[in-house]
Amino acid sequence: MVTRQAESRTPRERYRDVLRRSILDTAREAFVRDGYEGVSMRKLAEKIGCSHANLYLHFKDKEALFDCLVEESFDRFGEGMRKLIESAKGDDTVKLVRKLARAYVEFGVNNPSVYEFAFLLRRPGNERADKPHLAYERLRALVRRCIAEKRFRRMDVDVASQALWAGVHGITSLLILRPRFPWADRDRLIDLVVDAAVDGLVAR
Amino acid sequence: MVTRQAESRTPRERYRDVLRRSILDTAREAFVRDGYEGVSMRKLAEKIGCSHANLYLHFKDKEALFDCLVEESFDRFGEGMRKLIESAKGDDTVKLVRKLARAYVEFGVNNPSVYEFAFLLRRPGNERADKPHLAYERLRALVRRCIAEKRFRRMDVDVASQALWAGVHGITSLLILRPRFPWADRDRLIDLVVDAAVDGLVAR
Amino acid sequence: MVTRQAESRTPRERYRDVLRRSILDTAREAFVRDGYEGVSMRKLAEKIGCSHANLYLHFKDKEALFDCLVEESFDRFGEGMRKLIESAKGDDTVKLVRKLARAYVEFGVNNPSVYEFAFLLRRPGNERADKPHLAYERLRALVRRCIAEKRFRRMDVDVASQALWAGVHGITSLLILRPRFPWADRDRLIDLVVDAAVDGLVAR
Amino acid sequence: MVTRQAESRTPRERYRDVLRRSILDTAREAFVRDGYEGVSMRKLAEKIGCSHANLYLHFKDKEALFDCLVEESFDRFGEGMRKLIESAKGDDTVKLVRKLARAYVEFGVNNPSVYEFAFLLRRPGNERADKPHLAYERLRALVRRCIAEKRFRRMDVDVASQALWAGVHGITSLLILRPRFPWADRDRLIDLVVDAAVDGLVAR
DNA sequence: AATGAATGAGAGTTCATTCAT
DNA sequence: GATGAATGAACTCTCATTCAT
Repeated sequence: MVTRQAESRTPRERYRDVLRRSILDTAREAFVRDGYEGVSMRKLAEKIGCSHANLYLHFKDKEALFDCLVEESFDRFGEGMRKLIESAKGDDTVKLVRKLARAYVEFGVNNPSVYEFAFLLRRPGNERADKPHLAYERLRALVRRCIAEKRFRRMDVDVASQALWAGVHGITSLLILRPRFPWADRDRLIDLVVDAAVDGLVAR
Repeated sequence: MVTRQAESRTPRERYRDVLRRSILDTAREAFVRDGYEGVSMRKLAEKIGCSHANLYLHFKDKEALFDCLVEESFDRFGEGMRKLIESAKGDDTVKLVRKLARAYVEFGVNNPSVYEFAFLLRRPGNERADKPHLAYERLRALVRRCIAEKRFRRMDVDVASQALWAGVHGITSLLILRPRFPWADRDRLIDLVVDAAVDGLVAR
Repeated sequence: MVTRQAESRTPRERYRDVLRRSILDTAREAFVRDGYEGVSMRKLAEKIGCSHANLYLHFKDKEALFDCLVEESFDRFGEGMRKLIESAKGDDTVKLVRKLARAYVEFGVNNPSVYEFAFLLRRPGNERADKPHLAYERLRALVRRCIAEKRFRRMDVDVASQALWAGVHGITSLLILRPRFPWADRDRLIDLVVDAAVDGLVAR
Repeated sequence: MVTRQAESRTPRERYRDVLRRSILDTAREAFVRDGYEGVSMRKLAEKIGCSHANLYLHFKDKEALFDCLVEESFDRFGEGMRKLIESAKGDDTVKLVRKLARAYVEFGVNNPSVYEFAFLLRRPGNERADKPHLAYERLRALVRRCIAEKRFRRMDVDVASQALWAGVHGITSLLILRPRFPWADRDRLIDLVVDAAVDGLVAR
């Protein structure tokens, strides 16, 4: 149906979408590189190849453009993780958690701009929306199951889930924010972090 | 002796130091709240209660002011951790690591602005100095000892140290950056994260 | 055709040109009166009757505005002299030189701001382009011919041309820069200077 | 007596004079290099090695400092020329004029900063004092004599003197202001200009 | 006599945004 | 629907100058 809808659009509407997409993509890169204040609507429009006033036909203002990217990033992050763990359907629950955790890090590292918008970038005047996000909720659901199945120790499900999140967020954000730190072998590092975080929860 | 020196200063010099301190403190708070670009020298001066031109008598420019806070924060961070682990002198090595890790998180959480400047805030045009910092070096030295003493599994010392850092950084940065997230009990959370990160390294 | 082009322009374009012209004219007068640093973009805009930001839509920055006036002045100077000596086509060579020299002074005196920008005003950070200019080249070509035709003494063509230039520049710049000096009759003065400078070169 | 006075000064007074001299010398160089607005009292004081506030103990303000240098330059210029033509006492009048003219150019070229302050530099807001200066008066007196002695043609003494001044000013200012122009041999150039300017006046 | 502290004014420049076309 | 024109507000920073010490 999405397809049908798209096809039913007039060329003008389709062009509108293309431009909107172009704005978002260019803005994403620019914000990550230069920060919120480092991006000016004029320069952005120049890079895109349209007039600056045009931007305001798609987004109310600069903040709206930024916030749109944040939202989109959360969506992509959730979607990306969903795909990455789809193959793990049959695995036992702990293994699933492990895969989910690894998927989190890998998706973040492979899509740094998404992770930046979702968890790292801030824009002045906007206190972060601090409600639990989809990825966290998924993690939490799995952790709850592990505890119920006694694969994890009996413990507060929030404490456990948040500890797990802290572990994966720690390595993901460091790898993204400090690309020039003399990191050891990344794969082994990620594995170690993930394993430690998960093993810290399993019943012994 | 520091005291004697301070007392030997002329009133003028002492006042100068007070003002400088006031600038730094106010700027620290402002930068953490509004980000580098969100802080203007004029508004800053207003908060402090002096003319904006006055700021330039103490710091060459905005960047120098910011960088001074970064440096100061690294110093404070290192010093804070040093004090926190001093009592643990007699402990065995693994316990020492655990205490160091916990001290890291605790100092960060209790001095969020210090941690922000040291590890989270960015200013445009300044690629983060990505060399290992003092806290990391201390961690690494201890990890090396643990491995040598076979208390930790035989593994690459960098991988191990970085995994540990990732763990403590993850929880610290999350607690600081998302103060309104519905965190579970913080102490238990920190304990869990630290224990998991350390236990992930110990020989079994 | 130029006219046709101009007419084919949209009103918007035409207005744009008018404003640009207005900026240039006002700036020319201001720079001549107050010097490069004595002119501020803000005050300039006020005189013109537009916002200061508007100026930047026509010229990249203050330097570009100034340099544009310099270039324009060289053009006008060359063009002005060309017209003034056009009538002298049939004259003999020495007479031509005399007319060229007189034209130089007269154009300078009658268009003082042009002469200022071309030869007198300086802006900090811009070492004067010290290559020979069009007017000098024309003078030099004529002098060469006079020497070849043995109407001027045999001498270095550069020495001769530069001496001539020095003569006309001397009286032009003095009349422009010191308008309140108690000058004698200007026409006789100019004649005398020009004649002396030219006669100093003729074969006797 | 001047000497006696100087010797009778207290060391403090003598130091004051030294400092004043140092200010003037440094300022002279700075103004010539960077123009009036390009010189800041702070940087000036730094170069001199005293506090900026100190400058105001010697000169009321920046303008007064500049104007002092102008006055001093006129004095030096007059004095310099006086010395240069002293040896020519016995010469005949026309030769004297020639020597005076040559002295003018030579002193200017050899003391460019003096000539700049006397005749070229402008400061915003200060219309040039446009009364005849000493050097011009001397020239004029000689020209009058030449006319009286019928060595120069019968003509208006001001026209003749001003024509002469224009000649020497032209070559002097060009040589100073455009040091990188591909000048021909300077000595021959100066000679030619001076000779032409003087010969243009002599009775034939 | 000499200076460090302090500041108001003002510089050039860029910005996000609006609006008539 | 799209754009160039336009602007007021804001920015960082430097300046000449004054004043208490």
